[in-house]
Amino acid sequence: MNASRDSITRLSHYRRVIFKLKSLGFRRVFSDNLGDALGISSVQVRKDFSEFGLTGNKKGGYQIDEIIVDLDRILGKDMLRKVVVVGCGRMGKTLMSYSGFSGEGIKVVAGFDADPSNIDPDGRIPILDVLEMPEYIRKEKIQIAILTVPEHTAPTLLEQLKSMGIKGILNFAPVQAHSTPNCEIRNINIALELENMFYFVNAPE
Amino acid sequence: MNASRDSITRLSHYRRVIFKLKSLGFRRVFSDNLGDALGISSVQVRKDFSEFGLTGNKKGGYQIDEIIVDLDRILGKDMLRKVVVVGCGRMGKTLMSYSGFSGEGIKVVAGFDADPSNIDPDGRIPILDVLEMPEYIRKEKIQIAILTVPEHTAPTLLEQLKSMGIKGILNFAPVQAHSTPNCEIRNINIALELENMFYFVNAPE
DNA sequence: TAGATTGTTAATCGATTAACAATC
DNA sequence: TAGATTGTTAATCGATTAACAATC
Repeated sequence: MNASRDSITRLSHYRRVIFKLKSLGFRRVFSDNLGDALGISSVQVRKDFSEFGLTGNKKGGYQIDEIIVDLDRILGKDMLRKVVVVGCGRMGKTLMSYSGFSGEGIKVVAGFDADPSNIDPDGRIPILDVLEMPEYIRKEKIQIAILTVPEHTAPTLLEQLKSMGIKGILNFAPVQAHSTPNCEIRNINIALELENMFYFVNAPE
Repeated sequence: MNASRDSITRLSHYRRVIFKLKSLGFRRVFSDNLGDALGISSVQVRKDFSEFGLTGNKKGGYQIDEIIVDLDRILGKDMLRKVVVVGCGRMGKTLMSYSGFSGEGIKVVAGFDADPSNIDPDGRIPILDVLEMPEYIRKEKIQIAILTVPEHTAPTLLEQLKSMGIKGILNFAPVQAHSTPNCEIRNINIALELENMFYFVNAPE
């Protein structure tokens, strides 16, 4: 299957909306509803569902319970979802205690830091010395890391994480990292998003 | 000019890389260099520059000093870059003290919160009651807000911000908000990014 | 049946890439 | 000059949208 990043992202959004509808007592949902909720067309919704083999009824829309089961299977909801946080400064600690993860079955299992005064192996989520990271990642079979380190240490750590077999990195450091076949990297650059927004807000159009 | 969001994002990246080169003593840069740095083709770089009227020399690449001046003009570096943070929980406070903004000339000038125990009008960056927000935004001519509130209060605040004349919202709440002609919205959904990454990391390909 | 909705095929659109001319 | 590089025009590609057939 050759799913694009965008279509997978939409799948996650569908899932979130459908869950909400289910909690409101809905049993069925139409492509029109989902399109409205995501701000896209209903054709796009049907195309996405079709691509992943999610089927509905010609008249009655899509069965919510069925779709949720299918989406969970596609998105791999039943799998191991452990992540580590690399760099336990302010942002790192914020993400370690971020409440939004649990709803998605994501669990931060450890943080790593190079500063000895930051280390706290007995915390609710342990913060360990970055030197212990290779062994930890191997032992615990960690696939995904969140990188929240200062700019100047980011390139080194990106390399190290890749060499440790990490398969995905959510990078908050203000350096542009590139995905490789073995490691998917997503860059979140908050300052750049804002800068970008200032442009659009003031653009002559 | 009909610049896409993506091309503007690339412009910001070019700027960052070129600044770095300048600090290393470089005077000129080639489209090949920039392409490598961003992980894109050199043709794309030249196309982007061409679109915004940035010119180089047939043999000698692009003059760094000239390009920086042009990029700053295009990206509006000289303008007012004040933002407010709406919702001063953990993530809100982290962003209020985020060090990555100053380099881009972005300044968080105030935070707003509904919880009285969170309010601190005399802090380095004041945290005010959310009731004072409409007046503050009007007086200070705030265009852009960062939204870091819980899911259930997000829809209301999104509406309020729009009605107060806010032109851009960087939304960290886990709801999908849609841009309107008067208000550009960027959603940053960290849990969803991770979920997405888990898919790609484990996808059969 | 008529109307509403899914699902697919074809058309469109925009962005990227290829090809190449211009020229330093 | 020859080689390297910019800048533009044409081709390609992928994603979205339109059109419409199928059917509940």
